[in-house]
Amino acid sequence: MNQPFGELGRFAEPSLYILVSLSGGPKHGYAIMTDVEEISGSPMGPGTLYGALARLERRGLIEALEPVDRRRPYRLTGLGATTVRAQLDSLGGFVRTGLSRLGGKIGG
Amino acid sequence: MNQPFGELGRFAEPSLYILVSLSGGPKHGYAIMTDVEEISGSPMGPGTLYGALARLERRGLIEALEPVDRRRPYRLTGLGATTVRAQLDSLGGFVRTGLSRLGGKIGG
DNA sequence: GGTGTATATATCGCATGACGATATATCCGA
DNA sequence: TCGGATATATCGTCATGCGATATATACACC
Repeated sequence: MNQPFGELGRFAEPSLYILVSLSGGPKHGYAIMTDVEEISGSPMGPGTLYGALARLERRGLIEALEPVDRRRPYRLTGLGATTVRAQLDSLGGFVRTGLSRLGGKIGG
Repeated sequence: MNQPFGELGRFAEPSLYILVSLSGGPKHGYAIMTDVEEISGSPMGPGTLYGALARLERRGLIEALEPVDRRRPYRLTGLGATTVRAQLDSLGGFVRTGLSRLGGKIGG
């Protein structure tokens, strides 16, 4: 198992949310915000979003597309897709490990 | 789905690693360090470990046990066990969502 | 026409946490 | 006794999360 978040920077929860959000296809910022809130349950404000978006783009994991109207869509790069898949696979293994360690102890 | 990391503080990767490590039974700091490196693939230094440990204890998710020799073991509290299970379940759902969005695109 | 809300992007600033570096001490094998 | 593994603790830096805030357009409702 290799580092679940390692390639995404120091803290990577918002980054991974964004990457997963873009895994369904290109989206612009505001759409990512609402989508992430849906899939993660926690709202992501513009401060978090645009900061993470800039970092992700700088690192080549996502790329900006031609603006349409006021919308500035982003899409995963090949590297981004590879990365999110690896992260998710690794994270899945981690989750299984954790759950199996918790074992039969139902109800904590 | 509720917030995967929300209850663990702002950034929660090290915290979740520690919680999962302790899910297998009580461990002292150094053992957690080596265990986390094994299950996550990324080494966790003492700076990260003891800071997170202190926060986790302050928040009642883990508790210190009687020191044995030089070792200061910690164990999950009931709240900690409930929390890690919830986090893991939520994270598992998130991983499935992400993987399904990535869809058939095998090889990224 | 005016008011309010949703859509949409951008930036600032603070608090906090991640993490490497560093210090200290014990134990054990060569 | 030298070095490495075990074990804990603390400091300082700095990236990041995230709320607050600003700005602008579009649209519905009265």
